[in-house]
Amino acid sequence: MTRPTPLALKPRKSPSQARSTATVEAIHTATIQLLLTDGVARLTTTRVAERAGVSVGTMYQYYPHKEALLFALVTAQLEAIAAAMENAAADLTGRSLCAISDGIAAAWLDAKTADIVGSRAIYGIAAEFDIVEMTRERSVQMIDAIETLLTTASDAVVARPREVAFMLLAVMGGSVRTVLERGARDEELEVLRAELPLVCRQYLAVSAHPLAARSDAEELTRV
Amino acid sequence: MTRPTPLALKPRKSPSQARSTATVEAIHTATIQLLLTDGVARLTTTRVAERAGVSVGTMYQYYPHKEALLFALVTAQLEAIAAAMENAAADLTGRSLCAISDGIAAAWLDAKTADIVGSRAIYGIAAEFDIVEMTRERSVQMIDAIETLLTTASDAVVARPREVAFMLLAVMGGSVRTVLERGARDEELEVLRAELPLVCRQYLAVSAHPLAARSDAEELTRV
DNA sequence: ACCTGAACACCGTTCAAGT
DNA sequence: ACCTGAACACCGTTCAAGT
Repeated sequence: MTRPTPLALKPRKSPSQARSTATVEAIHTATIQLLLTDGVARLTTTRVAERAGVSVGTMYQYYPHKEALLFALVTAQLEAIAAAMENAAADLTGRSLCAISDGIAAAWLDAKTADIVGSRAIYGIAAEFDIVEMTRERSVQMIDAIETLLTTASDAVVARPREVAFMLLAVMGGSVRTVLERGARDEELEVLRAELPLVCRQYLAVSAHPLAARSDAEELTRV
Repeated sequence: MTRPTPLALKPRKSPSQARSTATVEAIHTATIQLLLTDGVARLTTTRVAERAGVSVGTMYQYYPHKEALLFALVTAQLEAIAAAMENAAADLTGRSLCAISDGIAAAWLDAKTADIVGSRAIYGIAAEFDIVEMTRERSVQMIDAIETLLTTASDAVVARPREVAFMLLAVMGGSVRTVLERGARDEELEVLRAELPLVCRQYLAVSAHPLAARSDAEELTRV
């Protein structure tokens, strides 16, 4: 419970800040744990405080209300994922359409899967409040990134890249969510990991015109 | 508010049963309305009862607890969708892979979209309790139906039909959910309606071997 | 600067009493 | 057979008091 105070060297405010940082972290951790074991419905401010080893009043010093606490969790998770996707987009710029597709799918799967525990906890609260609103903002940002990325493909030009980026995100996000919400069973995760890249690649292929004219160009458009 | 009592001709118990039916329906409606305007978080047994024009006690005569009320809503909605999908499957048996794919996607979109209001209300509670469990059962049923359907395709044989059916459902379910949860905006629904069938068709094509050997068989497998 | 916990309004659920 | 609503335990949130 007592932890070293890593910020202790800093001036005046430091010791107290280190304590409060620990407090916030404890609250964060306690919330995730309770969310996983008991679900949103049974998540109680009293219980969070108890588990975190602080009093309710303390919790309300950092979060104006329970929603804010949940909101903070979702934000942290979404930010991590958005960052991962933007990194992936940077790495994939100018590659072939297949490479881009596989790269995006892998990055998404990795990001969501890296913190299955957190992801699952968060799906339970994602439908609440203004959280939907915030989710929208973040995802617009990701759509932008993917749209831009698509236009850089070296071997094809994607028609209506914005719609395609939107659809890609909906398909990836939705299918992963479905599997994680069902309990993230290994067998189902395996299927997802094997099939999702295929889904993306095929969809991208049909949405693009190859750059070099080829006699079998049809192959890349509709079946 | 007063409604004709359609079962009034029936013997003894009828009038009272008609009354209770009306009560249950009023509660159901009130719940959906409140869910849509205020969200799950603000859904209160008191408020539901008030809106439905009955007392709290009455509500507890039909639903042992609040969860049960929500559970009933989800069940009704899921049952309607499962039925729609099974109908579609029956109609599509023995058709071409393309026809099957388009048919499934259309049926799914129609079923979810027919009751956008209900669908949205329900996403908000889908993560709760044993509801996840029930969802699983229903979806196994739908996976079965689609798997069977896939094996009847007239012009191709689908490899690993169960995995493909699972993935199809995850992709359709997830992407539609994403769009509805974001507020079911017309522009986004339009994109979904245009692109989802493509996603499905391409994925199915790559997962199947054509039945008649053709020189350009490659076209139907990986790009 | 940060923490505590009793106090208050409100919610889920029950049950004795009504028709 | 169905309905009512006061009553109880518990939750979210506040705030005066502590260190």
